[in-house]
Amino acid sequence: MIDKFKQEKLKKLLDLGIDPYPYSFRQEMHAEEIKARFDELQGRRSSIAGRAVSIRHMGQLFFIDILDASGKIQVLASPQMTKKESLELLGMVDMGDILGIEGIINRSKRGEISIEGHEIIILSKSLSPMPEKFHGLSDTELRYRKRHLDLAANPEVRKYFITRARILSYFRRFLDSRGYIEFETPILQPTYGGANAEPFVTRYKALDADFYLRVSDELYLKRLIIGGMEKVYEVSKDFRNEDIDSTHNPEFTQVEFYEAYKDYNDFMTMTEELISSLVMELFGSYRIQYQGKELDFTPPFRRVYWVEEVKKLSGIDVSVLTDDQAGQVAAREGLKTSTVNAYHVADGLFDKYIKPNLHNPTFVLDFPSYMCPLTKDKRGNPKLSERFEVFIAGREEGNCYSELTDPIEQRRKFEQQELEREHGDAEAPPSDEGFLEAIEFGMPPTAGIGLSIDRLAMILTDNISIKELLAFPTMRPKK
RNA sequence: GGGCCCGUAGCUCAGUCAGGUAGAGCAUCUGGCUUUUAACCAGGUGGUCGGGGGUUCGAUCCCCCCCGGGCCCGCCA
Repeated sequence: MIDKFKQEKLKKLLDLGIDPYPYSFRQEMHAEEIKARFDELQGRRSSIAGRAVSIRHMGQLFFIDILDASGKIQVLASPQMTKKESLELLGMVDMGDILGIEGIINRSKRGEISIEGHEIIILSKSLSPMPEKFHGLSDTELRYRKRHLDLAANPEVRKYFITRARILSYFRRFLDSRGYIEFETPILQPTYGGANAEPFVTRYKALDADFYLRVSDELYLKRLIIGGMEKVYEVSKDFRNEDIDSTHNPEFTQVEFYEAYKDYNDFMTMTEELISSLVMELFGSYRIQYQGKELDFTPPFRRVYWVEEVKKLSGIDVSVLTDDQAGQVAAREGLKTSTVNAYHVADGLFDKYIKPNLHNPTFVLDFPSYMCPLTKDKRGNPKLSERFEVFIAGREEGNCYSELTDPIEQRRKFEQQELEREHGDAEAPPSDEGFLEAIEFGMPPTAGIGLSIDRLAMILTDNISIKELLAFPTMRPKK
């Protein structure tokens, strides 16, 4: 929305031959740097740039708060300290304009660290109004749809994204330092798999074929392992055609990593190390507050055995649950599931009996085999699979397998999933012949895991909505 | 997909219970002010009360439908 008074000031600037949208500015320092190093910088000349977020003036004396990437600093302007042209310019400056300031670092009479503005130039004339300066922007819909306003009006929101970036960068450093190679595998896939989820479908005209936005990058990373890369990872945007809620967005970010010659026990140790050292790096402690409760990341994390735990609490042995019994169990336990089969009912029992008791980081291990189409059977118990999920604050953060490497068994499991698809389970992925061919070539023993960056960022910024950690969360288009 | 709640000025919010032509603060405009910092003082501008329909002499308010958002439930990471 263009404000007519701001537009008039823009015209006035142009009439005076002042470029309201110049090309660059020498931004020597940032607000927080000046504040942190004030004792050595006082009296020095420097330059800053940023958005004017508050302008107070008393006659010919101006106080302008400039917000840059680091924070805010006050700029002073008056006929005594400021060039004539710059003072005249201030008559055409509004809150929201982006300014460049050169001047002397000093304190105001009231003691606030400030820049005595000598030369002030406009770097961008803003034409639309700033949100409220005291309450900020609080309408969640506006905050998510117009994140630029949110970031400008609510600078504390920036910390969430900075923490998110630090998490990702820590993951990369952790994996890189262990010899992992980062890959980028296809987002547009001719078939999809690696997770139980409905995909987004799109049409590729040039190839006259339907493509799918990946629900997972698992099967591609495994092909790299088969090719001999040994340690691979990807920061993967995945897409699932499902509902949006406070912990789900249709596009989300996982870091998946795979390492040859390891099993899920090795990865439990490594995951524990990765997450706990990340928390230590960010907070200087293993213990943090989340929603008013302490979360303790001190390793080792608690271990809970999936099937034993459900049996203990419900009396049901899910490892031998069949699709035929599923309906009966669902009815008795009051479970509503999208599809009534062993997979979904077992999942329902998990959510009912185990999930509520998971606050501190916990590994839940050894899932029923029929829930794990890409996983090796548990050594000594073929009803179970060597799979764990890691939970933090009751939310699933990651999912790890001793990867299935037997091509015959993999084909059998894919065929089983095809049957489930035919029986109406929309989330069961199709068989992937290309992957089967790859695994027939011989895949080394491998462990792999996917960890959710969005959710980890949520927990480590003490948020309860995933949208706060997505710069541009998926919103319904405005009509 | 189901339930509950919300949508009033650019922003933050009152008003709706009990129907009678809309208010505040900030922003903005005009004037004043040389140490303010939610600056202050004085005076202005600004609204199809989310959209459509209904009831009524009269609807921001009551009813219905639609749009958008939030929370909870179901499903999924």
